[in-house]
Amino acid sequence: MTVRTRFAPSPTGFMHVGNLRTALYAWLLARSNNGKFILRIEDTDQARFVENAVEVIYNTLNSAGLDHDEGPDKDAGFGPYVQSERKHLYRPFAEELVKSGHAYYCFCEKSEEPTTEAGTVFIDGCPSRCADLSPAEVKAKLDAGIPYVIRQKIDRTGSVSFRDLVFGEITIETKVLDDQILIKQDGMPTYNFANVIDDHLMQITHVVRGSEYLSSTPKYNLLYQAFGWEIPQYVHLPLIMGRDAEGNVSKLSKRHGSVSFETLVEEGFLPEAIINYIALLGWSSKTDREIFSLAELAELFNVEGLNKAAAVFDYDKLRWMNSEYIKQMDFEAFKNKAAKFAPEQFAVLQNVWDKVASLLQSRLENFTDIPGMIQFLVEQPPYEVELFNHKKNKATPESAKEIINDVMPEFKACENWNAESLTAILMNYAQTKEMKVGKVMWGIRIALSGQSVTPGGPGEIMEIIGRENSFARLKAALEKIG
RNA sequence: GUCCCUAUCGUCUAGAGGCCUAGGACACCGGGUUUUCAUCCCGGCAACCGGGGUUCGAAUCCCCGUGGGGAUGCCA
Repeated sequence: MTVRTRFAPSPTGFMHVGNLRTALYAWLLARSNNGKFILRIEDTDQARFVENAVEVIYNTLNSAGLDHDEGPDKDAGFGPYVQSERKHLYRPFAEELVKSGHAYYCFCEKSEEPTTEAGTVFIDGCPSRCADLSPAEVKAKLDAGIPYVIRQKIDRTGSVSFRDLVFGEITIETKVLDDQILIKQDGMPTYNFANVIDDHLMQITHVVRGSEYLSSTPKYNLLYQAFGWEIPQYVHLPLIMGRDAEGNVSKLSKRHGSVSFETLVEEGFLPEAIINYIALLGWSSKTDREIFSLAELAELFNVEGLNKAAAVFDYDKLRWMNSEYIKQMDFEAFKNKAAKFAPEQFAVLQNVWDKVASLLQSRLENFTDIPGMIQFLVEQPPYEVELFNHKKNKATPESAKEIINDVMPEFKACENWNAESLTAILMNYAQTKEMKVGKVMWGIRIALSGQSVTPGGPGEIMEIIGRENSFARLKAALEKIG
């Protein structure tokens, strides 16, 4: 039988990385089994309608590389794939359940408090026991046009067990299950109902979703049983957690930092890096490798590697992974993307951008770091004389002064103003003076950049900022040292 | 409150009774290469939540605690 998985996001306008990871695993499960990956939009909550939200879903899936075989834009006979367009499909199923005694009309107001029966533990969900209404009473209320919802009627004897591919055997006593609403007052199905109907109708074989649904799964199974439908395989995923400023961990949300795919991309993370990172958040290849392309993941993916415990999202590791992907980038693509993240600097440095970009690529963790790394090339930042001190190189402001004075005439005489010849001059000088190369480089670097860490060395910097600018900065350094 | 799930370095994880003196990665620290930093290479720090069992033997199985998370919506 063909494996069919689905990703069923609700159109909220952004893609939470936890959702994206669910999509990824569902996609991987399908691809690794030669199956189908279906996209379904769960927009049953009309109050939450967000303009263009479906576009965001398409764009995200697209840039993440998760292609779908079926969806709103690709009907393979199971459509429509948008729940609001399927509205008419759900009611008959709900009514079927009413007839078979697995559901009932409930005429209670939203605000009514659930009644608690003395001596019994269960919560039935319906405030005034509408399940006990006689057929005549129901008909009368229906005829009178009283608004209603349809609730699932739970048989509260015994327990429900099911097997999850990740969590294993899970048993829940039916007495703790409430009579959840299937059809809302506005006629829309709830997610709880729609997902069961749709998963069945779309012949989904493996339901991949977050573990927050683990405790409501028995209710879904009762529904499948009431219809006499086959229950799908379940793959519940551990949650992704975030750590807040106080160090507390909870379900990853905005207070933990950027959690949407779009924002992460805006912040300079490459889609491939994000995918690779989240793939490993809760799944292990059982090898020592960490860097995997989507295609490689599709080949290696196995439900066995899925972890049960929740995982904390670690931005540091994401940064590292991003740097790995940056290094692998094609240079042309890199320099163009780098320019976009430092428009002001690029405006000044575009003539030497190739050189700047090549210095950047091997030492970059995130594109948003670029402006800070190269601003000194545009304008020298203020710095302290103290910076000229470097213990290991035995460098001091005085030694820097001496070196600059000695080397300036040689720079003046330099005909080919490029990194290679300029570096040669410095190397040569160090050798003649029997000075540590590091000592020479240190002083010049500080004088040129005003900072201890720079992409590239003095030679590269001088080439990039040019002759005139280089002399100006060296002279300024001399004056500063005094 | 009740129910469900979960528990290996700070973080992501490997480990399915002896291969564990618990492996890898990020972060951190140190050393080397390099024209500084970075890259790269080498090394180091660092964990089986606690208590009972079962067993010749437990990180691995069972029970009880404890910690953490989730559910308990006319949200999904």
